[in-house]
Amino acid sequence: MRVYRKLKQNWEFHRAYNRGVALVAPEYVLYVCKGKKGELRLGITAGKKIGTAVSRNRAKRVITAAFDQCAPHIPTGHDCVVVARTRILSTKSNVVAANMMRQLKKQDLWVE
RNA sequence: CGAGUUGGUUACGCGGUUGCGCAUAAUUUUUUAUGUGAGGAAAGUCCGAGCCCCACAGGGCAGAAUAACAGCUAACGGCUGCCGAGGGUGACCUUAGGGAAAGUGCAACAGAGAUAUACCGCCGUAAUGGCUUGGGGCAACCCUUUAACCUUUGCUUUGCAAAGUACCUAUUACGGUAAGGGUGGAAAGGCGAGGUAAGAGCUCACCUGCCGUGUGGAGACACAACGGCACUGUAAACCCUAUUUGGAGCAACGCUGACUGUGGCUACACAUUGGCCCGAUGUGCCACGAAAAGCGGCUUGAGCGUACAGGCGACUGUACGUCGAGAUAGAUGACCGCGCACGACAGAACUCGGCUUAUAGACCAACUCGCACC
RNA sequence: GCAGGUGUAGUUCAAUGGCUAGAAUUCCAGCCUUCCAAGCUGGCUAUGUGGGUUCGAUUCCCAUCACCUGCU
Repeated sequence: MRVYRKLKQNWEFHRAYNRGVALVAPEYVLYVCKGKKGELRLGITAGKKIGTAVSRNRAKRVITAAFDQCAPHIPTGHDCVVVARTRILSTKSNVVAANMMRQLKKQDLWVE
């Protein structure tokens, strides 16, 4: 069972870009900002820079798999937006998950 | 053994743990179990259909598409066979392949001339000249002999002088010709002989092409003989002929639906109607439109597999078996083990039939050519 | 997903199937000036890609690639 919902509207993404905290890694950029109370929400962006439809779907899957590992430990009431970068096509999801966990701990967004 | 041609198959596999979409069942109000889960191109959107809406899908014009012939197909601009043309030693491959003799347009530069002309040349006639009997150069002719054609006249007669015709020749004018001409993609069929003032398919033989007749073939077409004719190219320029074609597309369309918006007012109006005209239908209180969001449309179909039969083939028929995604920010990920060729192009969004484009390799079948050996 | 459109110098635009593809601007060199700017002279640079039709394609046809617009 997933413990988060998905972002759909364009303005929700833009709020995350403008107000959120940016966590940059070679494989992705993660924006976190405060959202609806009691809910954790995720949005994924994979632009045309990534490549064809196959590559974009692959990027989305890897990000989803990595976020699934971290999601139970993130406190609710936050909106997360992940922007895929080109390096993500050649990396495994547990590498991405470990990277994400370390950065979230730095920002005090980690609950055991 | 080497080099090729054509057609087809396949698109990492197996096992385990965990995670996601859908369906069914149970439990019941969120869990469990079982099943199932991307492609040959899902792509480009270039064609054709189903489905669906717009009067009941009517007529004409415009526009668009196609183009040898026969078939296959639900249909097609697709496919198969075959004919013609072109390429290859060959297997085989390529081919938008109707009409230029219905008409119009265009053909730069070059060239005499570009769709029928006459600049040069050749020939005829007329006019005006030139030429002859001897030197020598000056229009033609050759060098010498008898110092060289013909006619007429005169004289001092084996020569001299004068004049003229023909031949030849210069210029001009009027005609005849299309043989020849540093062009050009293309120059009025080609080549030879006869013929002629010079020439010409003007005539003839051979060849080339077109039309008609004949024979063969289902047809495109092929063949030989006879008769007639001799026509630049371009229609992926306008156009003509034949055939097809109403428009829009699942973001269609139907249902729920806030807001109450727009148009006309008894007719030369508005709407159906998104090229135009006609016709038809509806409206005198009705017609049209409509946000966000949700549900349906949404997958059993010109389906797939195997066998047999028919056909050269595309394909068709019969029997048996089978159900193989349906999401809605959009489902296949992560980890471990084994094998090796170390994995190309690439992700369904209403559904099919084709075409086109991208693609690491691996495998199978048939056939051709070259070399060597038997 | 569906429908439509556009590709020409570094940039913005022209060109009827026919000459070395034109104009402005940019860039480069020279002249002018004490120097710079302005001005003058000259030069460099292009038909998205691949086929076909034609004697000859920027132009006509087909395929392909890239970009843009509309429908929500």
